[in-house]
Amino acid sequence: MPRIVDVAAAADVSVATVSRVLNGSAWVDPVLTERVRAAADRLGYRPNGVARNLRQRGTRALALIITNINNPFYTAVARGAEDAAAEAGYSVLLCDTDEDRDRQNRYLEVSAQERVAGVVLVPRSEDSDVSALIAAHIPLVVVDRRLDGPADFVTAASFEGAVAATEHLLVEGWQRPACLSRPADIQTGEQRRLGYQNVVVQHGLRPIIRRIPYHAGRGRQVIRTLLAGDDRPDSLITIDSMLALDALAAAKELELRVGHELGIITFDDADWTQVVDPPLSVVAQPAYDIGAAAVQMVIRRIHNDGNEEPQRVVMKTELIIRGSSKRASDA
Amino acid sequence: MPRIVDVAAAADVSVATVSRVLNGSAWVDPVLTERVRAAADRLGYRPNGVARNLRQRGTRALALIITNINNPFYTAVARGAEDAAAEAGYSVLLCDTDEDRDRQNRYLEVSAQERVAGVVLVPRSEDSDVSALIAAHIPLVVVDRRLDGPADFVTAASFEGAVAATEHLLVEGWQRPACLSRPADIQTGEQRRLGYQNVVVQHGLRPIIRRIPYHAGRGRQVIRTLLAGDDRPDSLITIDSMLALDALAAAKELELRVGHELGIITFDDADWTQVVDPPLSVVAQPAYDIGAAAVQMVIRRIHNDGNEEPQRVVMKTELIIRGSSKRASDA
DNA sequence: TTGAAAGCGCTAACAT
DNA sequence: ATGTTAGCGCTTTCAA
Repeated sequence: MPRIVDVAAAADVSVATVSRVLNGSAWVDPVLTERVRAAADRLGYRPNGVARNLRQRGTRALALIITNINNPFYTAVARGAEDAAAEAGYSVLLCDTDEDRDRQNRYLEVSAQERVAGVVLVPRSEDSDVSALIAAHIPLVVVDRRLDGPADFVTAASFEGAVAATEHLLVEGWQRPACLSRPADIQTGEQRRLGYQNVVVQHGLRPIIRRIPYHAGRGRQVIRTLLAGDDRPDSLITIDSMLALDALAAAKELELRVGHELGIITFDDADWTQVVDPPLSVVAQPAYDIGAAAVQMVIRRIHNDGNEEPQRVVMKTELIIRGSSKRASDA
Repeated sequence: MPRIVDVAAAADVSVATVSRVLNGSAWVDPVLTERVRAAADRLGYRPNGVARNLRQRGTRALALIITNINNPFYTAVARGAEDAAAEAGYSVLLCDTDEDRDRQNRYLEVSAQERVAGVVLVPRSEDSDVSALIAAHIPLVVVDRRLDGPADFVTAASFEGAVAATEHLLVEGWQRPACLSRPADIQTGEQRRLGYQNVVVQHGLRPIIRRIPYHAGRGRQVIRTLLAGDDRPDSLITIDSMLALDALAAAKELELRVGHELGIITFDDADWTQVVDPPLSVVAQPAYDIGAAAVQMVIRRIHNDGNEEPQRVVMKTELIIRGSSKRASDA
């Protein structure tokens, strides 16, 4: 690999001139400029980014740490983040923790060591260890779930979304809605469960809640048991689209007709929701915008290396009513 | 941020000793070791990875460049890659090109400049510019689609998978299968189209092919036009799960009952395929294994900085017959 | 076993 | 406008 000195020698100029030409960081005589360009081309010179990062004390990369790359919500967040970052001249390094605490903390540690310019994090749980970032003064924006300490935060209005969804279920005439959530340390899940619970209690009904761990096809089994039980619910609100998938599968196994014997509404408008029968009602989150906003916030912090108050952005959800939550008269 | 000299000063040893302790790279007196550990802890020292990478002339990171993070096939590849990399002590940087040539080439350039240890690439097209990698002697493994030059390559047997799927359609009694593919520069798509075409021609039928660009909900519209046309096909083989989604949507709009007026089989066993009605028949690719194998290959190259022949790994697909490709008698 | 010092490849401050 | 050189923070040879 040729280095900058090789180019300088070939073009018969100093390394400083080569640097200036290649970065456009100062005016250089057109003749020399041309010589440098030609020499660099001829040698197939590629600047060593690592050396540059060291000298400049920093990179132009952001880390985006998500918990599950299979969850369409997070891939949409990633797209938004990616686009916003590209616009500002940053690259994003996407990391998938798979809801694994160790893996997450390793990524945080590596992000700090590699001196990324900023981090956008979907924390696995409240007690995630971001001390490495703090020590390295790396700006952090938390997405979707809260964190213990103070930090910029962007999310969708989970509680309100769940309230709207649950009320919709009741208005449609469903009598016993249940909520399928995730382990209690998943912040957004808890918010949604709470929204559901509030409405249900307000209407004098008993909440029915199941918390389903990630991984393992256990979801379907738990749901089947629930739906086959003695005082089974007649409708379901699921807090993410993967649970909706499990619910649909369970309903199929039990031959419960959605929209008749069972109502379903879920968070997240995955791309398959409209091809199932009946189409799935959803609480849509503005995932792309959330990702974009998070990146914009982190970039602002980078530039202001700011000591302003932590910001909180809460985005609206949208209730999209399709067939699955309606109650056909023959039920 | 404390540097290694600060730790050395605090522990009253040399920087070399600190380095040796923190990396376990040589035997150090237990007393000094303890002093160094304590000092590092107290100062909250984080080694600067950028400096280390520069000195060591290389990183422990792999770039995985995919074309669409919304395609479940690639996210499964990513999981396999991630796990295999973690096992070998490497991190993977996931990059999504969104089928955009410029974006892809930017990622390749950045990967080269940042001196990643290796690259796993799903090329947008055959003429992708990997010269930067070659110049930097960075090992490359190509996944899913071919590349012009010689390079390690791992993929699934697309042609054979399409042959099996098409033959299955004919055996089921469908008379006029069509193939929904992607633009002609998408290698795997072409292989699948070819497999389909071979079988169809062999049976004296006229191939019906539509190439549908990524992006834009155009897919559904094209398919609807096809299915509403005069000599419409009676069955469909789609080369990825997103096209299957479009096909299902189009069928719904036209009120064609899948398994009766329309047969469908698709590549890729996305997680929603079993909750649609009837469940979707698929040609499953071993996506996770492909990702894992690709990473293992690239790591081998890294260690052997090898000049062995380029390898080609072709993995078997699996034909999974569910309801959508069967032909109910009343059709 | 430990320390001193060179050097990874670049940018930027300083000198000309 | 261009060149010389220090130094980013670390690892690793070399010397003691």
